[in-house]
Amino acid sequence: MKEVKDAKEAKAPKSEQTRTLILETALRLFEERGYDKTTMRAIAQEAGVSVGNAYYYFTGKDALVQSFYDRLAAEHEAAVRPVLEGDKDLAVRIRGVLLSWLDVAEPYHRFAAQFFKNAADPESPLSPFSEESVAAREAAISIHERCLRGSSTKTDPDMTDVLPQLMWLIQMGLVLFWVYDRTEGAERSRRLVERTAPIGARAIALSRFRVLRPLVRQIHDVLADFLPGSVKQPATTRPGRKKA
Amino acid sequence: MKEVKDAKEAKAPKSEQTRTLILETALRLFEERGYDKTTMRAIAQEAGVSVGNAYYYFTGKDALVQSFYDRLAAEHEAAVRPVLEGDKDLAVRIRGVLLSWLDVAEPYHRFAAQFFKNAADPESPLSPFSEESVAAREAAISIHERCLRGSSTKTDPDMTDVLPQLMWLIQMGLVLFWVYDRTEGAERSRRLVERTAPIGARAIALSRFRVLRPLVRQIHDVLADFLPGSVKQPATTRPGRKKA
DNA sequence: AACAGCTTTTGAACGCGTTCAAAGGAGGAT
DNA sequence: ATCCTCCTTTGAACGCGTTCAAAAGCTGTT
Repeated sequence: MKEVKDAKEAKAPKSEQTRTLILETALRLFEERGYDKTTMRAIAQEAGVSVGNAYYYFTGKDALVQSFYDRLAAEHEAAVRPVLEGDKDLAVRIRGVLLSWLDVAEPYHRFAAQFFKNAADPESPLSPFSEESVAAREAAISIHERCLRGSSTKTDPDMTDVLPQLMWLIQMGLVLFWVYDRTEGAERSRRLVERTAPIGARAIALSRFRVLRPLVRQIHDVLADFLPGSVKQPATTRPGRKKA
Repeated sequence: MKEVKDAKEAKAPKSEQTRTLILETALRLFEERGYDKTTMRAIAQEAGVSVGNAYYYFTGKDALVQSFYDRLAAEHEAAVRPVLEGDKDLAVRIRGVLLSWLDVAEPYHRFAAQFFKNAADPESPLSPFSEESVAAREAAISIHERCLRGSSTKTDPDMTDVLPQLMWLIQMGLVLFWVYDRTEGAERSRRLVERTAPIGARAIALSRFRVLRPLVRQIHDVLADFLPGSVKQPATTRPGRKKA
C-alpha cells in the first residue's frame, strides 16, 4: 500500500513535473512576448503538451499570472531587506521600500499593464483585494509594518494598526501610476516616490500634533472600518468612543 | 440642395440613424444582460444589422462603452445641480456630489465592473486618464471646482488650483471602491462617503493652519506636477457645455 | 440610361480562450 | 491475464471579438 494516496499534501511527482513545465514555459513566453501575445496554444506547443492539458493544471490563463505575482513579491521581499536594516529615517525607509519595488518590477514593465487589466476586475482572483491574494497582501503589508517599526519616527499610537495597510494602499496607487508611466526606466514614478516619501513621513510625524488630534481620530476610525483585510481593534480601549 | 457632403461636422441622416440604432440597442442589452453577456452578434441581430456594420460605426465593443460614460456623466451633471445650488457647508456639498454619483450609477452597478476592467488598461481610450477622455475628465473636475467655490469654507489660496483635480482623483478612488462593493444598494460605499466627506472638508479647512504650511506647500507642488491634465489657471467659469 | 466615385452593408473567416467527451496510462485486486 | 478505478492527456469544437474583400446603395455627371 502506498501511504501517499490518501494524503492531499503528497505530490504525484510526474504530474507535478508537467505542471511546473507548463508554468515555466508560460512565464518565459510572457516575458518574451508579453501577456496578450502569448497564446495558450503557444504555451502548450512550446511545452510539448496539449492545450487541454494546460487547462487541466491551470483553470485559465489568469491562473498562470498568479505565480508571477508570487515571484515578484518574493523578489521584493529580498530586495527590501537592506533597506529595512539600514537607515532609521522614516522618509528614507519609505523611499527605499517603494524604489526597490520599482527596481524589481522594472523588467516586466512593458507587459505588466496587461496583467493589471485583469486585476481590476473584482471577480478575478488576481485582484489585490481578493480573498485569494490575502496571503500576498499580508506579506506586502508586513513589509510596511517593519518599515514603520524600525524607524526613528514615533507614530501616533492610534494609527500604528492602520498605517501599514494605508501605506500598502498607497503602494497600490503607485503601482497604478507606474503602469501608466511611459517614461524611460519609470523615471517619472521614481520622481514621484522621491517627492512623496518625505511628505508621507512628515505627515506621519505631524499626526501626533494637538490640533490634528480629532482629525487623526476620524481618519483612523474610517481606515479601520474600510481598509481591506484584518479586522483590528479600536483605536484606544477608552470607553464611549464608538460613535458620534 | 445638399451642401452638407463636404462638411465633416454635418451628419448624413441615414447613417446617423443606423449609428444611434446600434448604440441604443447595445446600451439596452448591456443594461439587460451585462457587458460580457452581450455579444456583438446579439447587438447586431437585435438591431437588425450585420456584425460588420456595427464595426463600421464603432471601432470595437469598447467604443460602445464610451458613450455610456458620457450618458452617466450627463446624468451626474444634472443630478448634482441642486446640491451645488443648495447648502454652503463644504462637507455637505462634497457628500452631495459623491452621493449623487452613487445614485445615478446605481442601476449599472452589477455590470459596471466589467467596464472598469478595460478602463484600467492604459492603452485603452476608456481609461479615465487617457487623452481621449480629457473632455469628460474636465467636466467632472469642473463639478468639484464649483463644489468648492460655492462653499462657505475658505480654501488655502495655494491649493485652489489643484484641489478640484485632487477631489476628482478621490472620486475615482470611490468608484473603485464602489465597483468592489457588493452590499445592497452600495450601502457600504454610501457609508464611506458619509464618513469621508466631513474629514475631507475638515482637512481642507485645516490646510490654512500655520503649522501645516510647509507640508501643504509640498503637497501642492507634488500634485501640480503629477496630477493629470493640470491646468494652472486662476478662477474662470465656463457654465455651459460646448456641444449645445 | 449608363457610368464613376463614394458611403454603407454584408457574412464568411481568423485567432483567441475555454470546454468536454473520449482515450490513454498506472497500479492494485481478483 | 483480466478487470477496475482513478489520474492524466488529448484535440476537436464552441462562442467570442474582430477583420476584410466583396457586394449593394446612393448621388451627381455624362
